Amino acid sequence: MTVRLRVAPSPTGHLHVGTARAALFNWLYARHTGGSFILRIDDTDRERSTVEFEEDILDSLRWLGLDWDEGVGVGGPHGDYRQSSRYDRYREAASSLVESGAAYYDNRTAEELEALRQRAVAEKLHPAHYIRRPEETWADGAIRMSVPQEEAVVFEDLVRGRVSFEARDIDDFVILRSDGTPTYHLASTVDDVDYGITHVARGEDLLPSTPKHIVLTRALGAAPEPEYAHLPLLFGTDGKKLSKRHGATSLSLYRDEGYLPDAVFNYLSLLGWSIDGDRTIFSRDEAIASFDLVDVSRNPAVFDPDKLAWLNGEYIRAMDPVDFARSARLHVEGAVGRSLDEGEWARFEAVAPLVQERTRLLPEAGDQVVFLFEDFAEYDPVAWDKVMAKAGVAGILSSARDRLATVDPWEAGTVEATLRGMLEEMGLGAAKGLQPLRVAITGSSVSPPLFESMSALGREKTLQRVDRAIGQLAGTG
RNA sequence: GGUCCCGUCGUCCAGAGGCCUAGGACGCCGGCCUUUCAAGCCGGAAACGCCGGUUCGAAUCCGGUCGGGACUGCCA
Repeated sequence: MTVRLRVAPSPTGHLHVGTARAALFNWLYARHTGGSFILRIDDTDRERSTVEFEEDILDSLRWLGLDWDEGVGVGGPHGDYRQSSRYDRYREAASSLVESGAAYYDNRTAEELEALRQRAVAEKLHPAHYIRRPEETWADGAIRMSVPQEEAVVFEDLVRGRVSFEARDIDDFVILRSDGTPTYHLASTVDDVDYGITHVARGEDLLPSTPKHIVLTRALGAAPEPEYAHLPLLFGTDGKKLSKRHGATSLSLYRDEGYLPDAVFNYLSLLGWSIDGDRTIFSRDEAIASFDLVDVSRNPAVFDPDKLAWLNGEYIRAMDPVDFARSARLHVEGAVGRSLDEGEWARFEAVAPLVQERTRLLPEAGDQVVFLFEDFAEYDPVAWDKVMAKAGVAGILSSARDRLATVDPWEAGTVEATLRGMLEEMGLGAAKGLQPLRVAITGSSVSPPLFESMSALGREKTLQRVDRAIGQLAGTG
């Protein structure tokens, strides 16, 4: 039997990193086993579902590199893979369950039901305890499953092992609302059955729903039942379920902030799984080769932005320099505030490899090189105090200015030779003699290597900025 | 309150009775390198929640306890 897995996001928001991680594990297992990965859209919440969010989800999944074999956008033998297209099927399933006696119409009010729950709680029972088929019967209203009370629901979870729920703790849950729309439990289970899903790997928050889905699956007459794998939840750094409070939780945000899909893929795969005891960085193919749902960890994982950033830096440094320059261009132009012409682009390309080594997130690349294209408004005050407001600096700057004026040709190598000659003659250490120039050129005490920066800046601009610093020094006395 | 899940360095993982004086990674601290910052290299601090039991031997098995989490809707 060939393995079939699915991911079923609701288009009520951007693709959440938790959903992305679940999708990733499903995808890895499908690829590992040679099975199929299916994308279904659970859009039964018509109020909150939008086509924009659906597109964002598809885009994010593609960006992450998770391709699907069937589903929304690519088709397959089961229609368009949107739950909103299958209401007739869900209604039909619900009525046939009523006919078989597995489910019943329920017209009790919310107040009546709430009273039953409170009574159970008062008696220290599970709140579901008294939500059962009442004496009175109806021929319309909401439809509830009648959960068989004879035996416990027991299943072997691929990551958690044997899990069991007493039947008395499972309430007779609603499968079809009184307005004729299906609940999540019905729609999801019917789809899993109809689409021949063999493995349901999803977040642990759905573990308490699983016995309901098993009851439903059995009542639907489906065999074999799918295998379940409940993945550990993702937490924020405060140990609570990852949510918007924790900052960036949507995948598209990471894409927009200049993270690399391979790095995000690699990082996400590390949350609740590991390829072995000592490898942290590995390729998709390596992950596919080793991945198995039974190896997934049982405990929740804290999403650590620092480690993601570090990993992203590793991937950036491993990039082909040409690719890096191309990927960074957008961010450089963003930082400069306009697009670069051909000559400017060439200047960036000249220093790009040096910038690449110093970049963890693509936008940082832009910040490092704006000085090449725009005159900075003011010197960084801390840098100025620490480097420029010192005796002898004016002398260093004017001496450097004179020598730089005659450098020929204007290249990093010749600039370096000239400046090093100056340091030697003046008896200056490199740090002491060069930092003032760095601040003069870039406005900051932190920048890409100085000689290459000057070379890329050009002689004219370089001299101009040294003059500006000399002037500023004279002005402040 | 109830049901279920979970419990190894601050964090993510390795560890499936002796290979553990518990390993790797991020982060942190110190050093080297060095024109700044990174990167790189070297070194360091840092954990089996607790109590019992099984066993010649337990991070690994069992029980209890404590702690954390999820769920508890005609949301998904």
